[in-house]
Amino acid sequence: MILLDYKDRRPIYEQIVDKLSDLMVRGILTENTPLPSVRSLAMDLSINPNTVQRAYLELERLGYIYSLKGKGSFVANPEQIRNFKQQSILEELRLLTDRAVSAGLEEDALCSIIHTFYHKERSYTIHKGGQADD
Amino acid sequence: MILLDYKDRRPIYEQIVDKLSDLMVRGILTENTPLPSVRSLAMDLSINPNTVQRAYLELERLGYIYSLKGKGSFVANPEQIRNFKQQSILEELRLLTDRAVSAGLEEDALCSIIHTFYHKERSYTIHKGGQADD
Amino acid sequence: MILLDYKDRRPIYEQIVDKLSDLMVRGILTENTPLPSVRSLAMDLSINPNTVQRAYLELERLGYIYSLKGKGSFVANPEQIRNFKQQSILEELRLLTDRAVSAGLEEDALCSIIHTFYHKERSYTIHKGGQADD
Amino acid sequence: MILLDYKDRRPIYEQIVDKLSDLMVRGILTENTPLPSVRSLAMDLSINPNTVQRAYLELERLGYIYSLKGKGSFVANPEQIRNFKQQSILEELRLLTDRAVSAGLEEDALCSIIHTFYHKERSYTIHKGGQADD
DNA sequence: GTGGTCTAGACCACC
DNA sequence: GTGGTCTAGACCACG
Repeated sequence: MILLDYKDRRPIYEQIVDKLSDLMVRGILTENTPLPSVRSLAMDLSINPNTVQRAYLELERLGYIYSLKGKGSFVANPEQIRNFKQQSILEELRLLTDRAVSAGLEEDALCSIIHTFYHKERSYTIHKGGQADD
Repeated sequence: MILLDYKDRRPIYEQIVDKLSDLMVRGILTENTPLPSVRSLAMDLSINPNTVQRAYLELERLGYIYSLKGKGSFVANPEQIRNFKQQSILEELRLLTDRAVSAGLEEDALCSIIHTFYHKERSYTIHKGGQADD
Repeated sequence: MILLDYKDRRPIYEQIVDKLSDLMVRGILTENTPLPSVRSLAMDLSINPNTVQRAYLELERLGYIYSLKGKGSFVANPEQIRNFKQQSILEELRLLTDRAVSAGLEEDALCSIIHTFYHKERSYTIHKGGQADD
Repeated sequence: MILLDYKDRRPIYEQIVDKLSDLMVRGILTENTPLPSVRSLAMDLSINPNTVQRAYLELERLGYIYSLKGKGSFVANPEQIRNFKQQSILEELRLLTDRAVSAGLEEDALCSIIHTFYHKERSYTIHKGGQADD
């Protein structure tokens, strides 16, 4: 379900946050779906439960999940998550474009990369049918 | 020449690397130009010489400068630097576009951001001869 | 009779305590009224009997109900309950006012909030005879 | 500087957050004042550095402080902190008033408590002269 | 020295 | 069983 990259400079808990929120945005984890328990995910990933706990804490802080003592952690409203993620991606794009301008890149170079990407990926984005079965 | 932002979360040495490589790419620091000595730059910025040293090491590792013992550090080939920077920016754009696709963003949303940015910024990029005040 | 909010961060048993003591203070549950049995309330709310048991224990500890072995649990003196609740609310208000002073809030700001609240709510507090639907 | 209450049900890190943010709002800790280091505060309070770390993390998340690797943690803009705190206090007052109405308390009872409090405390609130010496 | 991350293992509250 | 908090101690990056 999740693959950690130990060569990645980002902390593990952050990778977990990204991976899980990605699954929510992609529609693989739907509203109110229970997440794996802190302990079981820690076992699966061979990491310390505290690290998973921290990732879940962050996800809850972001409003992506909600946790109930003694019950477990569950996916919150994916709609909000998507909106939030889109905004932050657009913000990152602004920063990146700024650097691109400084580096002397042309507008076309950037857009053409985006264009090819969208045409390469569109085949995958069809999977919009749906399971919600828990 | 360089203004540090102490509230920036990135380490100081990284800010120096970015600022200096930016000056090279913009053509303000040209090939074989001597960089300020580690000590003098540290004095200028009121920071620890170790920090400047680390920035220079990083710049050398990236191939942006070359150091001659007892002589100092000098700007390497700006052409290469520009290419290198452009490639890494394009690579980042690919990763970002991937995430944008996942988040359900449309191609137009991305390109329009880039478009507005280029039209907002172009006025600045013309006077490529000038100032060095950062 | 009681609606649980599973997204509420407070534990279930505490919600039950609050809801039930509220009904007593409002005069809907009068002195010596028998409460539903632990089992039946647990069934009604689709929760674990342990949780209901804990709520009843808490209510007894507070002196809001009294339990007779083999007979069930009954509402204690609502007058006392009301007094108790009022005192604890006033105590909380003192603590809150203390913090308000520290935060530089003016007396008027606080009182005006209370004022609007009372004028917004008074319409509801009149029909003190009625419904039991919570 | 800070006294922990181990009988308090709230976690220690939360008490630290409250105590420190209080000192900021009261004007005792002014903008850019360095906070005690994670380790030293942990020593002072005889608690684990991780617990202090968590409190600082929370304070940073709230925008009350900013932390610099290798430098320390510093007080952010107290103005913002005050506004934020005031809003949350007013929100708590709304919730409390709601409960007061349910418990049959009169508007006057609440306001008179606030009134006495403000007249008891006003003698203290004069200390607005102010050192900024670090 | 500083803050940030992680592990290992414990205890609590809740269900 | 679950999540939440805390401790003890380690390592890293940064200045």
